Amino acid sequence: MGTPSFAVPILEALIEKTNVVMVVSQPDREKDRKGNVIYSPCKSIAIMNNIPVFQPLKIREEYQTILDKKPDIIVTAAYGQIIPIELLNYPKYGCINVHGSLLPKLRGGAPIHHAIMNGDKEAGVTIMYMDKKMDAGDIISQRSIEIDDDMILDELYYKLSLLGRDLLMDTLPSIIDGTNNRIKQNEDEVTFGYNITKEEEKINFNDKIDNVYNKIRGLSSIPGAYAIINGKRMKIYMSEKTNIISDAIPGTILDINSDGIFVSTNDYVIKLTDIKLEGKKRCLVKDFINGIKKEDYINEVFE
RNA sequence: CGCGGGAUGGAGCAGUCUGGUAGCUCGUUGGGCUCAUAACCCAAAGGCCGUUGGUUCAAAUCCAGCUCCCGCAA
Repeated sequence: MGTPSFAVPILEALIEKTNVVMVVSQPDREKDRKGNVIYSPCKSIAIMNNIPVFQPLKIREEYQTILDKKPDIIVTAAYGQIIPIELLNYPKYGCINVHGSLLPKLRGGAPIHHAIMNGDKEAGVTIMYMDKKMDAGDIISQRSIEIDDDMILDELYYKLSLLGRDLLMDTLPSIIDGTNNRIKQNEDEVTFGYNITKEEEKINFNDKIDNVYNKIRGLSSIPGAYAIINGKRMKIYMSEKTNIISDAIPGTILDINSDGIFVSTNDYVIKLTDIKLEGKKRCLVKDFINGIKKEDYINEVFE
């Protein structure tokens, strides 16, 4: 059971090594502007492999279809709904989850984004038994990875999905033969990384440069951090920290040149280098400045 | 038929309202200056203005259809 690209390597490995009887994915959210439905990455993989796909609106009520398949084990990865107890109790090998954090840290739907946004130095994946409470079940195995200071979400997301696949493949045999670990989570150490809201995607320049910088890379490239300038939304994908100090109002554009857009924060000046203006394509500031009048931007303030 | 923005040399844009010689900032190539340079000066190459049809003496520009890209909303 899974939905986004995080689950794809995991699903592919399972298809190769085991007998996947059904793929459960979130309902098709009508995506593009034309109204063409876009399948979730997991659904696409399932269709390619001729595996039945089930997309309950509310799995809490529509789980019977899954029971009918008589699964020996249920594996979830970024599925997106709470699994009802009736399902959790059914498979003889249990229901396990591949989670993108080192539990009990960062329970919730967006652990990877939050790991970077928090400025964490370490991330990881956890294989765990599922529990009624989200991401609260017993830990079976974990594997960690270092977060470089310049790593962006896309990179960490991809690495963790591969790490999750590898760890699952290594752990699965012990789950089948019952020799696996089963470690209770330390409730005192629990933190959360809930799904990102629109408000969280907005950059608050009245903040320390580290937090601004971490937010930009923690949300890059999807959904992307943004700020409003001259009444237009600008998404910001890449930035660099400087050690320049400015006493200008946080969010002020101090200068624009081929190096980037220099913006004041609460402490140091941050340099934005890779952006997308509303209605435009993503481009480097180096290219962006060729088509603008600098006077329209310099000394303007991001809202 | 959810709302809106966009498509113009390799890149980012102006020009479209008010039809009449294809423009700007970069990049590329060649030359010059310099101890030197990503700096400066000179020159050149490179466009069927997204696509199809219509109006017109004349369409990047006006009208209609289509394709693709982007933001929002879901």
